[in-house]
Amino acid sequence: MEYRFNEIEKKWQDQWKADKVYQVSNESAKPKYYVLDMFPYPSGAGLHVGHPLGYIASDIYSRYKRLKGFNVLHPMGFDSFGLPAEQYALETGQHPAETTKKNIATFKSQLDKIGFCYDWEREVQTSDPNYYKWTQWIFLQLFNSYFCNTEKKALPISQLIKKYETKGALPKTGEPVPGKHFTAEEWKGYSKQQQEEILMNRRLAFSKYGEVNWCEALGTVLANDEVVNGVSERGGHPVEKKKMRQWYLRITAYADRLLEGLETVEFSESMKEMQRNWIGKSQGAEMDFVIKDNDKKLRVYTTRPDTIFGVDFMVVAPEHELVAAITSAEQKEDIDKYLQYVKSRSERERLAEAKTITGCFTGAYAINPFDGKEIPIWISEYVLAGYGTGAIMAVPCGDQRDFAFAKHFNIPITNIIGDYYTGEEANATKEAILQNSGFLNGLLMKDAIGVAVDKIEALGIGTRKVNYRMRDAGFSRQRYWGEPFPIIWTDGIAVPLDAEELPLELPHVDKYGPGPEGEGPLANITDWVNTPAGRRETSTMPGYAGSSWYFLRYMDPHNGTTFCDRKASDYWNQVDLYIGGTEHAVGHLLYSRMWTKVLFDLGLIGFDEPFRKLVNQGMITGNSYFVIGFYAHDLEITVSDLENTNKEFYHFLMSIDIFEKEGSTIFELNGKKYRADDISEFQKTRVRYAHLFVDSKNRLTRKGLAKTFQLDNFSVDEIEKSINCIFWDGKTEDGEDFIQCKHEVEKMSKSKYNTVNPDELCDKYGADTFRMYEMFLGPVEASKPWDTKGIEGVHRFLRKLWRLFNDDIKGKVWTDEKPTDAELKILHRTIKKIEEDTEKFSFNTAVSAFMICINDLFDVKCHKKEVLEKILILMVPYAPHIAEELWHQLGNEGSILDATYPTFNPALLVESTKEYPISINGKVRANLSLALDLDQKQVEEIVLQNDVVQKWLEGKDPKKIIYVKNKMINVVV
RNA sequence: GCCCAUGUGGCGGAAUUGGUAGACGCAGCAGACUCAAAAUCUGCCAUUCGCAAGGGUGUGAAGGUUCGAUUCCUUUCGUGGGCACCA
Repeated sequence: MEYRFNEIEKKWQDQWKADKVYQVSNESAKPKYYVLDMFPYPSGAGLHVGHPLGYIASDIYSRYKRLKGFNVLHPMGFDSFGLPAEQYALETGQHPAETTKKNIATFKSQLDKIGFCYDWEREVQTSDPNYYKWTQWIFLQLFNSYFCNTEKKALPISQLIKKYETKGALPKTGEPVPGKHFTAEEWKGYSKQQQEEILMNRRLAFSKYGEVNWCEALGTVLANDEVVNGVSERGGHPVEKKKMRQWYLRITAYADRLLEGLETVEFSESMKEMQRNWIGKSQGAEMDFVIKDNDKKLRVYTTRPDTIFGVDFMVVAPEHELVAAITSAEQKEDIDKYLQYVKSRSERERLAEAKTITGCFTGAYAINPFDGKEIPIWISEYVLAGYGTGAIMAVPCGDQRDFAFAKHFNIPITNIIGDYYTGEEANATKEAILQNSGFLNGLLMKDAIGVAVDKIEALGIGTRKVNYRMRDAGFSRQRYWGEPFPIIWTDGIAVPLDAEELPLELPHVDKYGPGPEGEGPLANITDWVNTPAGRRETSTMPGYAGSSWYFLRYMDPHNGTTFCDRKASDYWNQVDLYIGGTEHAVGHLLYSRMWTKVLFDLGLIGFDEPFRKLVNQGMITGNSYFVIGFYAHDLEITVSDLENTNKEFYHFLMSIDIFEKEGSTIFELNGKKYRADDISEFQKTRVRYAHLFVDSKNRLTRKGLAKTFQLDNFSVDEIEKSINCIFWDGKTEDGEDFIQCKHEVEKMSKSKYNTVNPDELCDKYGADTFRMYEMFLGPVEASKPWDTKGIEGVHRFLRKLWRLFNDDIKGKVWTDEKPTDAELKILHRTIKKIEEDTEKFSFNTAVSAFMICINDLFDVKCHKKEVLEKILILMVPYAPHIAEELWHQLGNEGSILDATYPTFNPALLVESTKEYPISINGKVRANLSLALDLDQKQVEEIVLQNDVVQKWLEGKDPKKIIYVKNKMINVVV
């Protein structure tokens, strides 16, 4: 009987489905374990081999934990709101719900083929009204909460209102609105609108005016991704900043707790570092500078108050409110010109061109409070209005940007750090002893920071201040395919819907184009927008809304009365293992951490970090093969159908080498001569699906070319005859023409023609082979290139395993004989290794341990059930189908998925002797088998008698003999 | 520029707390079986000198610590990722 993986896998997948073996209960005597994958966006392209890497890893771990006696939750769902479906709808008119449904069906069938142990009854889809009802509900919780600065947690906004009514918001109550103080009486005197405006400043989900990328020509708001070099990606139209009312999440309120929480979770150090950088906490001081001949003061933020005596100039953001007030009459013209220039520059440009130094002197001077020095005040685009106070004190000897600015505008530089400053570049050291620094002279800079701030505070000219780089998270999108906001605007007040009115379902639209004035498509549906109570919010929530809490919904997916029953979330608690890519390092992971903290603060769940352990899977890269192909613009392609079958047909096709050699010289085509310079559109082009058709020497042959361009109806000869454009590099050993391709390793993506479809591999080799091969490629965390060829090796291994049970001719070969010690040793060595490797997610070495085990069993011709069935259990997480099949062939009843994990018996691995490497001066020269219970002296005697050792000693006495028990022996001469 | 990874045969990758570098697999070569092919099996497979026995070199590079370094330290180069006029 041979290994018919297709039949076997189909059989067991059907059986498992019928028996609902993956159904998970919220009630169990077993300890719980929650394994989560980052759920996919169901794109139209389907899965490629890069996707399942993390899914296989989590599946292995889930199955392992189940065998180890845990009640394992391992769900899967779809992040099904998003821009691509909407764009597709815009192009084809198909409703996003329809395409999404279709895509999800494809994804599910692909996933099922690989044999994952998902409990599909717990599936969630973020675009399902039964799901987004609760996304909207949680939004309302955010809207109706504020961050209490004394308790450092979210509280219901009603409590804040009560405080304002009884105590007002005076500086000492601890709950002021930024820059606003009022008494209880004043509060009561405010209009409803005024009160709501104040409350909006404290809500965790709030609305304010913010800037969006507005493209006049397209009449729509664009995402940052859709703007390239200041113009729209599609069409290349100009994009400008436009102020619009936007929703935000006050994630900045949680900055400190998000930082602290990192200490309690197992994320990789680099992941934590990325989040820390994003939050960007910096400690410093804000201080006020008196401006000469002006009653205004200039407030700056600095992290280095110790350098106060090195301040040679001030730089203020061009948008700073003081600019107009301090500019002198003489400088006014220049400043206006500069402001005009800055206005013309998008933020993107300002950020992109860091090298060019621009700026303008205002004519005003600030006074250094410590030495009375007059400091010129400049404006420059390198200082951003949005960070700190929008003004800095420039210390050119200590900051490279300040240094470059000073050099460019010939501003004299004060050196306060002695030899640390070379005059060639700034030095941001904190180790220097301060000079030219008044009361700070002689202090180490590190120590001077505190001294300086103390003095600044004592003089009442400034305070300690913590700043964050992180901004509040923009939460509106001017799009259709997202959760509608449960908000109605009434007389300028945002009024939330009642919970009973949820879900607020997405209305049907006929057109997916933008609404007027930059609003989203929903603004076009006047019936829906205008309600008796007021006008509905027309923007929708961003993609990360639904994904910020989906891990909770899996715990209680069908609950119609709450987002997740407290009993369920108390039982499953944190996600024990979360597997996904690094691309979500700062987006999704920070948002879901924040939502979890809010829900925790409000008493809705019992934990405030969602993910206990995070494993980042690496990227699987693909090989993209390149040739040069280009059009000659005045030529028609003579085989008209070619245009229809393939838009990427070229008049000239050649290897990159030939193109580079020929350069701009002349190409002849149909008797007409072309120079490369004349050719309108030429590009290095990827060869389609070339990883399938390029030979082992990266050559694209005539046959491969035909397949590559999928020209079923046209032979390459025909194309060549009609357009005469292929520059062959030579002939293969078989006499076939070929073009030599160059290749690059790139991220797998459909647009790069370098994807490999898991379905095809599952059909050809089986899911078990595919699963094990993906793991065998290398460590899960590492990114690695895909190479389909290697899969044969894993497939051979599984066939070999099969042949331990079944012979192709003889049939059943397994026996009930008692295993020998040697055979038990192989088994227990494997148990130990597989368990250790699985625990530490070292799946690649686990697969190789299986191979070694099977090779060893073959060598000793072990076909004994007692050994084999234990190995099958070990293999369940990795290759569940073949394990189940062989388990039943051995005569076992019931599913192997519920078997008990074998226990490792150390006694079987105890050795009495060890093959020691003997090295002379650190180089291994011989091997010697010695009993383990020998002492140093006995070992020395035996070693010195050894012929090889004698030879290397050359009659001399050894200086020292190092004997490390169970490791090695080293003779030092 | 800063931060974090990472660098080992033709390729993917192994290698406990410093203890026989290259496990396992791919590709390649040679052979067995076969009419043939597939499948399977056996052997070789870092590099260099040598018929061989055996020796030299070798984990990006250069130093260091050590009886002993892929592993620890210093310097340096390359690659990948993240952040960035953030004061």
